[in-house]
Amino acid sequence: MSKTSPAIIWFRCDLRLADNPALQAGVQSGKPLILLYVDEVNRGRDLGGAANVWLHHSLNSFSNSIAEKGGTLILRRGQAAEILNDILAQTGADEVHWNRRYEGWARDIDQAIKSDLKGRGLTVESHKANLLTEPWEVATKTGGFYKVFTPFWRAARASFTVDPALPGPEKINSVQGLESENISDWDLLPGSLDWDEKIMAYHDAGEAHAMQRLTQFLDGPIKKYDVQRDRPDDEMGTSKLSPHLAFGEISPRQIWNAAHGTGGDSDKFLSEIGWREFSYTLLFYNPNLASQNYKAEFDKFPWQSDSTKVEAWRRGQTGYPFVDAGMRELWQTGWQHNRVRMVCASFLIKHLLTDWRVGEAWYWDTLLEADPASNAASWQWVAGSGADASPYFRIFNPFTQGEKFDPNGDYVRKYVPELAKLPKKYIHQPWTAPEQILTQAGVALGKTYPKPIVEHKAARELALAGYKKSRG
DNA sequence: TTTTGAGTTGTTCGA
DNA sequence: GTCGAACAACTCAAA
Repeated sequence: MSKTSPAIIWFRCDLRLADNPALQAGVQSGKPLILLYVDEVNRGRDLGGAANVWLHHSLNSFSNSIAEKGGTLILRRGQAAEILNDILAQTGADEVHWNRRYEGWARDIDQAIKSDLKGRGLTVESHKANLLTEPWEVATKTGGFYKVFTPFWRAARASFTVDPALPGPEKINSVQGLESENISDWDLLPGSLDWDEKIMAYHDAGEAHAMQRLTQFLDGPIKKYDVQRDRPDDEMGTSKLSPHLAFGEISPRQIWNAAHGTGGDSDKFLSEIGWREFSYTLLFYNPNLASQNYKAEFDKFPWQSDSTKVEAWRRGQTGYPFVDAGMRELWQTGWQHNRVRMVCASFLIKHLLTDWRVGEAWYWDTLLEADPASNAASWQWVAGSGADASPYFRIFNPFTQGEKFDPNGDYVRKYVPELAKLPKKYIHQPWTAPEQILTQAGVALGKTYPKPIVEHKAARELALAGYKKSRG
């Protein structure tokens, strides 16, 4: 190994300088570095529209951060194996580092590249960076993976020691003169439409903003997290770190170290990190988690397909204000509150009897974070087809959930402005309001705001009967 | 091998 | 308004 042969750091879902083991290994090698991001054309699943927008901004931010340290981020589009070969031939690099990822298709690509390059005598190292525990590090006494969250998290917490997060490099010595593509040529933004600007008005991509958000959250909101995390009308109730985590602008280890032992509801908050870990374990051992029922008996479930109703759900026109507020929040901001995710998902699956994969695909396309593990595992959880899933008879009531968790209706008023003038007594059930109240509030049901597309009680009984039948 | 206790987030009904 | 029971068994994980 020559000191002058460069080392390649291949970035993927780890767009950060701090606590980045692959980058750290490269810097410590003392070699000139080639910092590479590949827009892979042979992904197993393309990123959704919203996620591409985040990626665009995140890469810009990351590129700037690298430049501030004296380095250069190289952008290339194509198959990673070909691009790596290209760069290896051009530069004589003899060392490659990356941080692990866990989708089946991605592991296939990474393993093939690793064995090819190792066979040619190169040093290739993959690093643990994006999870607290690798899926194979937490096993039951009989050697299997955990299928229930609570014992999984108990065992994980008992087994791991979380090392301090790595500081970012002081200075980066990049190989000069390498060809790089221009990110604007990748068309990650939606062209002539400007919905991306509207969405990004609510967010700031990038490592610095991720850390800022964590700091703000730990400064106050985490203390009341147990209760406030269920309140979509509280802007600051949750950390909103999910897109930052999905693109690796911040690591779970940084979050753990910053939050662990700080009292208040920090354990409750960290158990959400635990759910992310659990979901990745499920994905690792079930690569088709986003497309196949985890419980095979759901394959015979008689899903219905009413495209008009599904479209009403997507657009926030179901006639249930809490659901509609949620679906519009998702569309307008690229993010949706966790409590609302459950209610909206339950509505699609159990009130409209729609296959959970339809909802999973919509969230994949519209959520900035589009996490391959959490999205799939959570949809399966609501459907009842997943590991440690919600029981079939748990059907969220779309208006009592609103009355409970958005008691003044502020969340509804924000995203369903045509109902803004309704008194809180009726805001979650406008169809129960006297005609005079509706008129005063400027609401004409069926005209300015839809009547419920399904009747709750009947839909609930239908779902219960359907689930019961498919079980027998 | 068998047993035992436990399992994210809910709703409805009737007393 | 409030409280407990029913919803429904089943699977998981450890002893």
